[in-house]
Amino acid sequence: MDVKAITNCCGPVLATPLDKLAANELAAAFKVIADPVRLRLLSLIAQAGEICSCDLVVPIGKSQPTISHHMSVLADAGLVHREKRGKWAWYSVAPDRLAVLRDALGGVPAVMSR
Amino acid sequence: MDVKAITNCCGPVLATPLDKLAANELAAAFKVIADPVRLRLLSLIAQAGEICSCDLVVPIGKSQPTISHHMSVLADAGLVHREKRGKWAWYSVAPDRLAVLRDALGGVPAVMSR
DNA sequence: TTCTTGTATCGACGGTTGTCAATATGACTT
DNA sequence: AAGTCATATTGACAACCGTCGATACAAGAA
Repeated sequence: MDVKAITNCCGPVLATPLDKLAANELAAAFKVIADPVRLRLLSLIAQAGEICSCDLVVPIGKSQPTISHHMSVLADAGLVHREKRGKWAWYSVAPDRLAVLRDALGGVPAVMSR
Repeated sequence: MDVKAITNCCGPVLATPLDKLAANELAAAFKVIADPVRLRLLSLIAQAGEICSCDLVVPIGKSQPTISHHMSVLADAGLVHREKRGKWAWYSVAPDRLAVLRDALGGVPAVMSR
């Protein structure tokens, strides 16, 4: 995907004019989380707090190269931290980066409940 | 894109386990806003409050069929309302749908300032 | 009705993306 | 050293997406 790190590029979309450059950055950032496998990976890692890459393949149900690819995308975007310990790779989420995306959708009232 | 309406399918991604179905729905929803043209359209419409489709082509700088396509995607997702008056199409944003997406990224601390 | 105009749809093209098998890399073990 | 195991990279393929020109549709104007 050739992903860049998510940065706090702009104010709330509905409250601030969005120039082409900022729109490109923000769209690229949303593309990172606009994939069901990556969303499930984020959720899974968040639940575990910290998790080994080897424990992701089975619950997600994709091949090892595919998982590795998605984890690279998430890591390049800065949405997860990768720490290599011996031959294992341990991942944890970076909630502040997700917050950047959430804040870009801010300035609108919260949804009632569900 | 074959878009479905955005629904409040799930709790915060980092706080709630995400099953395959919910992940697919949520990813599809994020795909809608993971495009620079659609983000700029949303921002533009929000600034105007209400705007005619004919006033979108020039500021965005894309062809009329392209704008029409993107507006259909946004309307199908429920992110904008479309109202036809005579031969003109008027659009306004539906902030509550954007809030659904924001809430899915919730449960994480806000970013400090910028 | 005929003409004009704004919008939507169709068809096609180029670029991107998710996926996996095969392979490479890197780290520990023996 | 050779062997084993976890992870990353490569290469290739199918499916998807954004874009535009051409065209169809719909609503007013003449």
